[in-house]
Amino acid sequence: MSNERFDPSVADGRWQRAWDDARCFDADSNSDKPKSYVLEMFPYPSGRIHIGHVRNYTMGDVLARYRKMQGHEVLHPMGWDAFGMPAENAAMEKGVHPAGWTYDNIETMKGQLKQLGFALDWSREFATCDPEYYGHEQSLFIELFNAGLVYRKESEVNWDPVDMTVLANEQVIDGKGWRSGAEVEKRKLNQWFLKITDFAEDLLEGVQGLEDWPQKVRLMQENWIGKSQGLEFAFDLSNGGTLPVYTTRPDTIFGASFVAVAADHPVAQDVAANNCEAAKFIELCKKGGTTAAELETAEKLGFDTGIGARHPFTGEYLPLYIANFVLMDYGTGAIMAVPGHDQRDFEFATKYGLPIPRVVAASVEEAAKPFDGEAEAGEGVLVNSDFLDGMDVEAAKAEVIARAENGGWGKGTTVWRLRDWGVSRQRYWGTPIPFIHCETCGVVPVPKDQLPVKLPEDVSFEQPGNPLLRHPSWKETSCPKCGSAAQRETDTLDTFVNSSWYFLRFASQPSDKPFDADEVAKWMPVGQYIGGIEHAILHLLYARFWTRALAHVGLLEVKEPFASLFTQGMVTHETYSRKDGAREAFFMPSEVDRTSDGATLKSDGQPVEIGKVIKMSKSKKNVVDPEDIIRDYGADAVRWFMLSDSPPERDLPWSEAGIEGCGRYVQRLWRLFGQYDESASGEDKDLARKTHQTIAAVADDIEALAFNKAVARLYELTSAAEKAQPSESRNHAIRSLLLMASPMMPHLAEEGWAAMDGEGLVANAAWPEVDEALLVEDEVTIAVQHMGKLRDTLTAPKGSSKEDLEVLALASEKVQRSIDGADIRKVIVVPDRLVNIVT
RNA sequence: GCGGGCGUGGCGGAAUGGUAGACGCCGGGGACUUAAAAUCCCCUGAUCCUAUAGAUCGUGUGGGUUCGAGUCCCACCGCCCGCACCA
Repeated sequence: MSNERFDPSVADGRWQRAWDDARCFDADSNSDKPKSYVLEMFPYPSGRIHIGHVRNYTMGDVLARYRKMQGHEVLHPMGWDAFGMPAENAAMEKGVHPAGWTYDNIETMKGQLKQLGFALDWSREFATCDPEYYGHEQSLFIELFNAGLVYRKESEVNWDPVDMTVLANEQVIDGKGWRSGAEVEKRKLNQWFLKITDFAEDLLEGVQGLEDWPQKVRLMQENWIGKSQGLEFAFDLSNGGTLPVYTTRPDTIFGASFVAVAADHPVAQDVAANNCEAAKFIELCKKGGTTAAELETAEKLGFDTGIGARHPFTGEYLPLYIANFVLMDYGTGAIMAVPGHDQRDFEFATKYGLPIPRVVAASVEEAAKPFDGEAEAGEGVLVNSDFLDGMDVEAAKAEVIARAENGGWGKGTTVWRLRDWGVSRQRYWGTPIPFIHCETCGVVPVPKDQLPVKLPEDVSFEQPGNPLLRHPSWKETSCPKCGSAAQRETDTLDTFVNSSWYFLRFASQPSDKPFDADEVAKWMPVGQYIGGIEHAILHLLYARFWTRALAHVGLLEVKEPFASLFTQGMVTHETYSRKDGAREAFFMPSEVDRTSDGATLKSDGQPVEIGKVIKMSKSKKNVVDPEDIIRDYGADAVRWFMLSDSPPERDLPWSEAGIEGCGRYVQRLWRLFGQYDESASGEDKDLARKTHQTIAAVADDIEALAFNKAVARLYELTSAAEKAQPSESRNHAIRSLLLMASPMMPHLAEEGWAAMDGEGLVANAAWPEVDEALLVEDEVTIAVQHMGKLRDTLTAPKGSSKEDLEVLALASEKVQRSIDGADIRKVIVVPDRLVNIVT
C-alpha cells in the first residue's frame, strides 16, 4: 500500500459511483433478512443543502449502513417536500416558474447529497410536486371525504388586501402583511377541514405507547391535544338570556363569586351594542399581545355589565363581567370564576373587590383559614359548600355533575384543545383539492379515473392573488354527476398533507394506487425517524393522524407511523460583526481570519467583534456552506465532524479547528491502514482484547445513537493500534477499525478495503464479530479508599475473593499511612472494583 | 406564570451510586527539517509543596441519604426549550 495521502477529491467520487453501479443501497422488500426502515425528515428544496441537513442525514446514514452490516435489509430513502410558498415567492421575485425553480433546486441538492456519499435508495426518490404523487394524494383525500373525515366550513383567515392572499399567522407582523406591509383583514372563507378531532382520544392514548420517542415530544403532543374533563352548564341571566359555561372544577361551584365572558363573546357584543363604555373596553382588550409572556404580564381587566347570573344551587345572582383573560375559542368562551381556587380569578377578584370564598381546605377545621395572597388550586376537602362539605375534590366533582345531569341543567363533558385541521390554502404551488362545485349537485369529488387533477403550467405571478382562481380556463369543467357546467375547487392542500404519508410511498410505489398495503406492511412502521425538534407537534401529529385515518378507512394496518423518533440538535457557530452606525454588519466565517485571541476581516485586516455561538442563520451570516467544506476536507471529514464531540441531541458548535482535527484523523487512519501487514504473525493479547471490547461498545453506542461515544472509542483503538508492534492481532485491529469506521467514513473505508484486498465493497461487508471470551479482563485495577477517599490503586486477578482483596488493600503502605493506626470498623469490598476501609 | 431539560477544565464533552475530567479541540515543550508544511513524542483542573514523591480542594449554591454522591432526595440560583391566562 502506498504512503501517499488519502485524496478525497479523487476517492469520494470513485466510490460514490461504485455504490451507484452496484446498486448497493436499493432496498429489496422480498428479502428474507430482518427489515430496517431508517428515515430522516425529507428536505424542502430551498436551493442548497445546509449544514443542518448534513448533520441529520449523516446520523441516519451511519445507522442505515450499520444495520446493513448487521445483516438487515435496510430501506433508507430520500425525496423532496417540494410544495410550498418559497417557490411562489421566487416566482414573484425572479419571474421563474415555481416548478422550474423547484426541480432545479432538487437537481442541485441531490448533487450535494451525492457528494456526501449517503447510502440512499435513490430508485425510490420522488418529489411531492410530481403529479403522480399528488394525484395519489388526491385519491386518498377523496377516500377520507367518503369516510366522512373531510368537511367544509366557514373559517376566518388573515387576508392581505394588496397581495390578495391568505397569510399564515407568522406572516402577519404587527397586524401587517410581511411582504406588502398592508393592514391585514380578517376574512371568512369556506375552507376544507380534516376531522382530526375524531381521533383526539386515540392520538392521546397512542402517545403512551411511543416509548422510543423523546419524553419532551410526547409531552408536547399531549399538551397540544389537551384533554380536560368537566361540567358544562348554563347560567340564567337577569336580562332573560342564558349563558353556557364550562368548568373543570365543578366541585368549587359554591366558591363562584362572579361570571366572566370573553371580549368577543356574543353576550359582550350585545352589551357593547348600546353601551359605548363596554365597546371601548372590548377595543382595549384586542390591543394586547398574544404571546404567553405578554399575556402573563398583562394586567387582569374587566368590565361590569350590570347583568346578573343566577347560581344554579344558591339562586344568588353573580355579577357578569367582560374580562380580558377569558378566551373565546376555548370551552364556551365564558367561565364561572372561583377566585379562591384559580389564580387568574383571584387576581381579578382582588382588583375589583369581589368576594374570595374558601371552598376547599386541607381539613374541615381549616374552613375559615384566610388565603395567603394567592389562590389554592391543590387537593383537599370541600368546605362552605352545602351538600359537598367533607367530600374530597374528586367525589365532589362527580356529585355536582350527577346533580346537574339529574336536574337537566348541565352535563359532564370532555373538552379538547385540539382543533380540526384546516387544509385549504389559497395558493398555486400545492396539491389541487380534487373537487368540483356544481350548482345542482353541490360539492362533487373528481372521479378517480380523472386523477391527477394537474396544476396548469401556464400561470403568471405578475398579478397578486391565486393564479388558479384567475386562470382563464383551468377551473372551468363539467359536473361528473349531472354533466352541467361546473367549477373546480381552486384551493390547494396544506403542505403538511404531503408530508403525512410520504413514508408510505417510499415503502411502496405502485403506479395505479398510492401504495400497496401488503408491501407497506413489510417495512412499516419506520424503525428510526430522525429530524428537527421544530416538527415535534404539527408534522408528527398530522402524520400520526393521517396514518390512523387511512387505517380507519381500511387502507392500512399500522396506526403509528414512527416507532422510534430522534430529534437532533442544531449546528451553531459564533457570529462576526461590526457596528456600522446604528446597524450591525455581519460577516461570514469564510471572510474572517480567526485566531485564538481574536478575529480580523480578511479584506482589511481590521478586527471584528466575536459574538455568541448561535444557530447558523443567513441573517447572522454565521453559516458554512457544506459544499465548501466538502471540497476542502472531503466528505468523510465532514461526516466525522458531524458525529464527533457533541451528543447528537444537543447543539453542535462548528469550528474550523474541529474540522481540521477531523481531516487529520482521516489521514491518520489512512496511514494506519497502510501498516496492515500480511506477513505479520503472532498474538498481541492486550490489543486483541481492546479490539473486541471496542467492537462490542461501538455497536452499542451506534444502536443508542451515541455517535460521539463511538467516535471516542475509535480514537482510542486507533492509538492502541498505532503503538502496537506488527502481529496478527494488530492486523485484526486495523481491519476491524476500518469496518467500524465504514458507516461513518465510507469513502476512506472503501479505499482502505480495496488496498487491503478486502472482498467486494466494504458497503456490503459484515460488522466484525465479537469474541465474548476476550471481553473479560483477567486483571483488574482495584481502587482502595479510606473513608471514601482514594488512597491507592492495586492490580488483582479478575474475580478475586473479597477476603483476598481486603488483605491486599490493607497491605498497602499508603493506606496504612492514611489509617494511621485507627480502629477499622468496617471494610466494604466491591468485587473487581474497590475496597473502602471505614475507621 | 406553567411544563420540560440542562449546569463537570480555556472549549465540546466522558463517567451501571464505586479511581471525576475518557476522547477531541485549544495551549505549552520537544524531535525530525537548511527552513516550512506534514508527522511523531511529552505536558496540560486549581492550590500547596521539602517537587520522579506527596497533600488539600474541586462537577452552579446550601442541606440531606450513604461506607462512598457529578449521579439519589429537598430547597435555592442560573441558563435553554416549549406553551395555552385553557376555566
